[in-house]
Amino acid sequence: MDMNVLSTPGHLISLAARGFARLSEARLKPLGFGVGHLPVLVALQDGRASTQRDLARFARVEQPPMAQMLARMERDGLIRRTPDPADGRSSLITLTERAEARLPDAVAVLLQGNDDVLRDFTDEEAGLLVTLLTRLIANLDRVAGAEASPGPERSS
Amino acid sequence: MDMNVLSTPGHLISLAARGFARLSEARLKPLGFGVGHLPVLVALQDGRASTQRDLARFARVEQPPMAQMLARMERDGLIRRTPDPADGRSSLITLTERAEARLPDAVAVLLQGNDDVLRDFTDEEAGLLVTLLTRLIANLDRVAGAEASPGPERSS
DNA sequence: ATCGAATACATATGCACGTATATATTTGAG
DNA sequence: CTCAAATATATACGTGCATATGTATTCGAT
Repeated sequence: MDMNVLSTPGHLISLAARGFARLSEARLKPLGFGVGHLPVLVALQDGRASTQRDLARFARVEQPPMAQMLARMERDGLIRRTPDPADGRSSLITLTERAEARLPDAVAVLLQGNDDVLRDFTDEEAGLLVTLLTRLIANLDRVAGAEASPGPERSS
Repeated sequence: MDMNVLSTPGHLISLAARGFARLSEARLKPLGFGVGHLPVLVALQDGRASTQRDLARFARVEQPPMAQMLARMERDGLIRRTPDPADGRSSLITLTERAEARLPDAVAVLLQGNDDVLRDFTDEEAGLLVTLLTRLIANLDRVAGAEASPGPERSS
């Protein structure tokens, strides 16, 4: 009975993430958005980021994936880039009116999706899930950071 | 304060999944495996599947991604395909000795990763997380199934 | 003021996943 | 027995993510 590895939180989280992504993707498509767009859209609208670098950090993805996503979003008329007058290497990114207009619907769709999937969860259970996930993510960051560092120098 | 959408279980699960995948990928690479290989490896070793179709179902991915992964795994010497004598369309897939020999280490690495990330979780908390995730995945399946169906015919 | 280091971004490559579609074999209704 | 439907796999294409690497601009120490 080696169902062990496939019952770990790690694998279950992967399954849940793919399921969530598929559902959200399907529901966002009519609005012209993809799931991955949301952190970018939110960050831009809230003024929490306006350069590619900041958006990548905010969305917690590497720079090249963010560059590609921004290229697609620009192509699809969701964002605009204007050269940064203060830094020739950088562009300032803004939402188009279309994107801004439809963002509230996208947010609503995602919140509804969460409700649908957590329908039989009590408020306590939902809150607990969020708490546990948040702690788990913090631990992941910690472990990843330690992994990247030179190492604990365990030898004498 | 629109940190709403990005604090939902859906988004947190996505973050957790990417973090877990990155960690596991890094640790499995020295063994010659990728995270996505595990369901395939486990299913093959346990005799729970031996055709591409069954492996796709077991791993809960679509057929084309599974076909591609099997092609890479064959290329990398993890699996072998032999024509199914009983069905000319199908191939029977088996683990190579190399893959079978290293699978226990891979499983150990993943279990260790889960331990590392859940280090400060009590057994109750870890169990609760698994329970909540399992329920959430079941709900996702339900919602996705309903989505695919003709629809509840809510109009008169 | 200049030149090397740091920084912002772009590009190339690979894996994993999805949808849409093609091809080949098997199956079953007649 | 034959041919259409079902089935198993393959292929093409788009997205998201990663690493590795190149290019251009800015910064900072001399």
